[in-house]
Amino acid sequence: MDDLYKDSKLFFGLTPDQCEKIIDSGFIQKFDHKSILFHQGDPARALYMVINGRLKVSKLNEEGEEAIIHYVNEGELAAAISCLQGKNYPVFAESVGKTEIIGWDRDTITRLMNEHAAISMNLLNIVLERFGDLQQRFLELSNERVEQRIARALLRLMQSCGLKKPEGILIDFPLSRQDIAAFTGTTLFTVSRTLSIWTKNGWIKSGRERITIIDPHALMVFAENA
Amino acid sequence: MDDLYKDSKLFFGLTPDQCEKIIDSGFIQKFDHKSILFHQGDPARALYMVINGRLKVSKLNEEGEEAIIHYVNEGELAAAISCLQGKNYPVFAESVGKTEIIGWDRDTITRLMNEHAAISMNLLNIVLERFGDLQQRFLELSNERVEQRIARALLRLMQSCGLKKPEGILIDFPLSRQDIAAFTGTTLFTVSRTLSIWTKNGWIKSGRERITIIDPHALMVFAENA
DNA sequence: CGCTCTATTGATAAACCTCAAATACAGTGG
DNA sequence: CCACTGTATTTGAGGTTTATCAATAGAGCG
Repeated sequence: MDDLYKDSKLFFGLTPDQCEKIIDSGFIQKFDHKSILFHQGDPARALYMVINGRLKVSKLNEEGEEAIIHYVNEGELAAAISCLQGKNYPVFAESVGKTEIIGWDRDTITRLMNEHAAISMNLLNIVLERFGDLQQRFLELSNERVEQRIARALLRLMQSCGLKKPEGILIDFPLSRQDIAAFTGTTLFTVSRTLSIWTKNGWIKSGRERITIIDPHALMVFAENA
Repeated sequence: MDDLYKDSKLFFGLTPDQCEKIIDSGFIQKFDHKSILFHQGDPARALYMVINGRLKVSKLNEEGEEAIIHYVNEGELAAAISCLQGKNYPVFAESVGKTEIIGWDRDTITRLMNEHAAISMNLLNIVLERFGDLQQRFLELSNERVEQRIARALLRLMQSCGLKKPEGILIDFPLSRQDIAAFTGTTLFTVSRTLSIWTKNGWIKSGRERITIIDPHALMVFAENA
């Protein structure tokens, strides 16, 4: 049951045997909460896949302000782009909660791409999909109000990391107001205020770094019409 | 001298002969100002390269508000991603000024990728580079103020489309206040006000859909420190 | 229990948008 | 060449959204 990552899009079109071999050719790393996987500017050494847990990929400006580009879930990849390009990481990655990953260094991934055409294709598709996501988020950041963006963020995270609980759907990792702010391009104060209102509305429940969505439909309607 | 597009990154590692053949296998299209190349949601039929002129690639939301994702200059590609994915265009593309392009339909580009490994690699690199650009712009949109973003926009456009003139560097295509607004995530009014100030400062000169940058350095300093 | 980190809330200010009106500009056809 | 027309642009007033700052409360951990 902890082999969900073997269904990764990276392995489409490969036999279980091939997958095993590929997995064996990587190296495993384990992290606790908030361990830094690599810094922005480090030379790209490897490509990573999350086995369990989660990575936060963000970009920092000169003042150290953060914009979260992407949360990397089970079976998803981190650093694919810079690893393929062979440049420095343009982003920063850290674990969110206890996290286990496989890494393949550049030489290995290059070899694997040559041996398995499917790997190349899958990598390409994964990158292209991410590009589409980022474009969509760029549009939203450009044209929507803060509250609308926060609603969309919660719905996205619910979609990808939601855990059904009796009282609603829990976003199943430590997620602070500051994280949501960095994810939506606002401040933790505005996030806090907004979540307070939604809690009063009965749309969500929230604690310290924990958010449960009670009424996804209300959020959806809000995100579309607000 | 109108063969600048033959230096496109798409052709890296190919002989002039091979390039000729590839170019011959495409179809040429010519557009006037503001002709629509494809709509958001259309099925992706082809991949395009700009021969001369320019394309504006943007994304629209349900209300029809626009966010400009990218200006495509001579030798650069449009629709690469959706063409590779074989999905619908997630964006909208129109010509900016008189524009000439080459198109390769999906079958052709697939064949070319199989015949020339370099094409595949180049395409990948082009897409990856664009991804990096978008990430950077996402960060800026997320963490910077409007005026700072406008400054960066002018500098970027100057970089890629600047034409040296006695009085300064002209951004060499019809660029309205509304365009700059859609490029930076603000309104045409705010852009207009900002440009007015900068004109008084002597940093730029501007007319109807025309902007000349007099003092790039001042803008640069402003973009970094403001 | 005390410490540290996170979250809440209020007051205030700044940034930015919206709307309206006036003005400038480029192209068109007489 | 000029008036006309349709855009693009400017500018102001006023309001909304959102950030900033400060102070307090709460949660979790050793």
